[in-house]
Amino acid sequence: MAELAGARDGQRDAYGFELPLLLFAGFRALIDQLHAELVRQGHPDMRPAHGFAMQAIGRTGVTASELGRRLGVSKQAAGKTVDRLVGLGYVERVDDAADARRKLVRLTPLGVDALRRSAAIFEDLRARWADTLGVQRLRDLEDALRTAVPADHFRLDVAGWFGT
Amino acid sequence: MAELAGARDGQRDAYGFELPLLLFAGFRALIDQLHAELVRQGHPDMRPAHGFAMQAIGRTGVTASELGRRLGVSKQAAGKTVDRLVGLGYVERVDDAADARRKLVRLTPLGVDALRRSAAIFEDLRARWADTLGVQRLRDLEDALRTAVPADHFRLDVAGWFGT
DNA sequence: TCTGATCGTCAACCACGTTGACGAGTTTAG
DNA sequence: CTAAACTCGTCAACGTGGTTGACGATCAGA
Repeated sequence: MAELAGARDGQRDAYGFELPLLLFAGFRALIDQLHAELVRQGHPDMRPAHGFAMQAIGRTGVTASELGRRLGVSKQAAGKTVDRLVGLGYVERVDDAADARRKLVRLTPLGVDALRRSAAIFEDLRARWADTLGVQRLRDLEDALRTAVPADHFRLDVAGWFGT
Repeated sequence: MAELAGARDGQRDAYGFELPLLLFAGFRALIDQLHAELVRQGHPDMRPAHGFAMQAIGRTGVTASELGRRLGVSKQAAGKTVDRLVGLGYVERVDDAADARRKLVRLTPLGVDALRRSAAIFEDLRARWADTLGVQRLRDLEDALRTAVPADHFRLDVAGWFGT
């Protein structure tokens, strides 16, 4: 099955893998459902990395270097992500009048729309979890994660944990 | 900061992103710490995908096609992962006497060692979470995730949620 | 025995990350 | 005020992990 060997049965040796797998599966379930819905809402080409990057860009815009810092990746990697977002029409690059080196990356109206929809869909999915788990259990889950996860792991280097 | 914009503050619009981010950050924290420890224990070249793939290969071994199925990726992608694992000495390919098309992918002793250590380290990290959260809260967290996550999202397509 | 499925692999491609280098522009020190 | 130091964006080369399509070899069933 698609079910990971040993992930959900009692198989010894694999036991330790369950907690990370549960966390990843939860993340993945949300992401998959988000994008299924985004396709329906007119954003078929958006990828998981895009939403997080655009969220890091924010309403005011950032430079590519700053984006890299926020995402925990190199400025070159951030630059490539911006290239793709520009290609999709989600962001634009504007020259900075005050500093000729810099180029401000700003959300386009289409980008703002995608971001707004993503947040709304995520809230919807969270509500579905609340239905399944109960409001209190969901809140406990979030509290527990906030407690357990060191702050320096809140990075968006979303594929980077593969990287060199 | 490396902290994701809006991830942990009250910033509106970004609110919906918190739950997925918490899950991913938890996953990532475990993976990062696992690999930091694996480096210390003599497995500096192991990458996150390797442990999951080897876990899917298991003690008995599998074919590349079957590995792809277990991981939720194409047989070609599974084949490439096997190539890398072979290169690192973690697995070997053996001809199947009963079926000349097939090549069994089996863990080498080094691979078994890496897998055993990974499981042990994960259990250790889980124990650390238990210290922080309390045994019951950790159990609740796991139970909640098991409840909330649909079974078909237990896939190891670990980078695949980027993929086309 | 022929037909159809499956196995592994090759080739081309894409997304996302890395490091190193570099010209251009800005800031800071002397 | 100039020289050194830093920062910005970009180019190039490369690695990892994924995709699809194709193809020869092998196996299983009518």
